[in-house]
Amino acid sequence: MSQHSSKRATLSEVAALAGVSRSAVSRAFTEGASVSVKTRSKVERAAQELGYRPNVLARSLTTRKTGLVGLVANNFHNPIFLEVFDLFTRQLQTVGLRPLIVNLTEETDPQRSVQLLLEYQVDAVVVASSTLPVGFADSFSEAGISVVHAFGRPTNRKDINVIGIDNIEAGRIAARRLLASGYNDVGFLGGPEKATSTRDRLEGFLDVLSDYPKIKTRVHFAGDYTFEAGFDEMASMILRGLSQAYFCADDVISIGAMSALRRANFRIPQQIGIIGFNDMEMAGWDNIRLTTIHQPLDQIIEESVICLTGMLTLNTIKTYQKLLPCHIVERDTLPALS
Amino acid sequence: MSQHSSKRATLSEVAALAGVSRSAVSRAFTEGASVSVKTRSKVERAAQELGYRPNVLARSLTTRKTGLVGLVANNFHNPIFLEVFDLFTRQLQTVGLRPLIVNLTEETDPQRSVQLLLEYQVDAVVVASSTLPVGFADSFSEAGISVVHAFGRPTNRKDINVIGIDNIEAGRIAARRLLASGYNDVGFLGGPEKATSTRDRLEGFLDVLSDYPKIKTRVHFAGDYTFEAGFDEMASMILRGLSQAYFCADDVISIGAMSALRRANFRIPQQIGIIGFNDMEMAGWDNIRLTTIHQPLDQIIEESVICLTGMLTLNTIKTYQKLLPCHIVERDTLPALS
DNA sequence: AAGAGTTTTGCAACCGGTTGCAAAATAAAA
DNA sequence: TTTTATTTTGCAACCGGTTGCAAAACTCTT
Repeated sequence: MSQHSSKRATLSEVAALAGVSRSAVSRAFTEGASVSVKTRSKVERAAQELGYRPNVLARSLTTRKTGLVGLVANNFHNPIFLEVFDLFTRQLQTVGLRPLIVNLTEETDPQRSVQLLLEYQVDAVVVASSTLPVGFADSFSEAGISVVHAFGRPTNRKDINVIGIDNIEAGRIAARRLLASGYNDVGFLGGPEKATSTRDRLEGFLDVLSDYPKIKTRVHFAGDYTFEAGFDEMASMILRGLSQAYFCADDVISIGAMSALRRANFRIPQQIGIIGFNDMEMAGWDNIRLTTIHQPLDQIIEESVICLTGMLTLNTIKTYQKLLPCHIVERDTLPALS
Repeated sequence: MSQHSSKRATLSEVAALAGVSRSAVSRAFTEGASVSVKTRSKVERAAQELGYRPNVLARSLTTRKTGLVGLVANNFHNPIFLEVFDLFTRQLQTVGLRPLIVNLTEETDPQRSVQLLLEYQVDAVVVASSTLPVGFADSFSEAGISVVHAFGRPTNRKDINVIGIDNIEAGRIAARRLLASGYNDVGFLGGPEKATSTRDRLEGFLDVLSDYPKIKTRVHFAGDYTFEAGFDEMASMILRGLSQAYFCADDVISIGAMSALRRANFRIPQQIGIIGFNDMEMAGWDNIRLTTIHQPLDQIIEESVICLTGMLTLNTIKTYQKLLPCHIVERDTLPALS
């Protein structure tokens, strides 16, 4: 058994106790190395005795693999990210990688993160955000770190892997759904105006509606992916005149907007229709029942990790840019279709 | 400027380019080391040129400080944890520490995590959870890793630091608040029955009520900290008979429970009162307005990090066990007082 | 200009592992 | 049993840094 003071046991100590060379110990802890069962068991016994665990960091010096993966994100206020986060940490754990979190506070200058992740010799980084400036992920690649941008937007750089959704198509899906309900005055309530995801969804939305010139279209932006932003923006829209239905670029924004509408005694969906985006857990709660566009989180993350391990094991670097399809989840905030 | 292939530059290369010894380079990157401004600038120029960043992991071999801190948690489904997580990563970043996340999936056997964190030579670990088995944090300490248990329960082990809230007192606060509204039949709707936090809050709750034998008290447990668990448990309570007001051990559970009540056409707070726990962001949303007990998240986390850095810098290990006070945030799910 | 005091420098050993290579030990073949 | 092929072992060098120590290079006095 193992009980000891704070000093952690080292390879040499184990070697001494087991009466073998240091290399023998090293090999005993290396999958598929050349060791006889006899010495291996001697080593194991000694290691057990001392509570020895190999120092991964020292090992990384020679193997050049740390098992660390930078996980860079900036959306620590949207509950959807907890789901993202749960999935990422789990997936990475199962393939033996450890997430090293970088919480981008305010400043979206990538250089600081790049330095940090270089210092820690991460094997790769995954940037998980749809709201970073265009080209953010590039900095990592330029510093020689392989990168996969989850929830990103395709780019023509061959060195950036992107796994995300087709936001433009998502915008089209929303527009078509509103058309199918027969509305002739529809609104777009986006997230931050400069976020690529917002811009892409708007592009798709308008793309479809441009074929229907007699349908009135209004465009608004909530400054933030928060309840308050949705509430406030909708409150001001209520005063300035409403469309019949809105595509909100995020579920939390939708919930804020609906709250403002209900507060002003509008009935949803009878008077105003709402379709959200993300399909976060909360959207299905009995008191919300938001009709929304489902983003395949688990697939995105699964694919991201596959892409990652692919890059790390076989070094045949085949760039990966994959957009997964979204679909509508019908609930109670748009009138049912026939 | 810096532009280079994937190979990262090393200390020796910088030394060669700058025309100085390796030690000089090392010292140039060490705060307060003995280097002349002349050589330091030579080194800096060369480093810049090569895009060099010191390898923290190699450094850690001799300094015995990795800057890594294990962040062990199991509550990746409660939105409150996103706030916890945001605060922790930020706080740690500001003191130059990097969180290494361990997502406890299912199995709460600590041994696996202990091994992992030993392998990565973390400087310390913070366990952030109020629902782990008693003694969970002990394993880390026994393996020689300093540990602070955030949201934990005090223990008489002198080697475990605890920063949390007084759950027993919180239970009392809730009970007193319900008494103040004049209810004579009150309920407790806890989280998982075996969680220490649930047990402690129940203890405090019953402690107060035991002085009022004529007040009827019912106790129930939601299996989980989820909307569904709250909804389902309340649904079954509706059939079996309701108290006049409930203390729910978590805001998400409260929201689920309220949703079930509203679904059954009960009016809150006129017919049924609810007081929650946590005061998560959502509790303040206009469509929820949950009266709840505020847990001082930011203080808990700030203190945890202070405790952490304290242990790491001055090695004068003074154990820290601190319970911070909670207070009620009055909103709209209990009748206003006088 | 020489001597004393201070600062800066490089050497070499070390941190905890891995790994190529040749020698030692074992197994298989003759 | 000897020879040959195969497996197992230890040596020593290396991964990318840090640091104690003595020598070298500067100051500043006198």
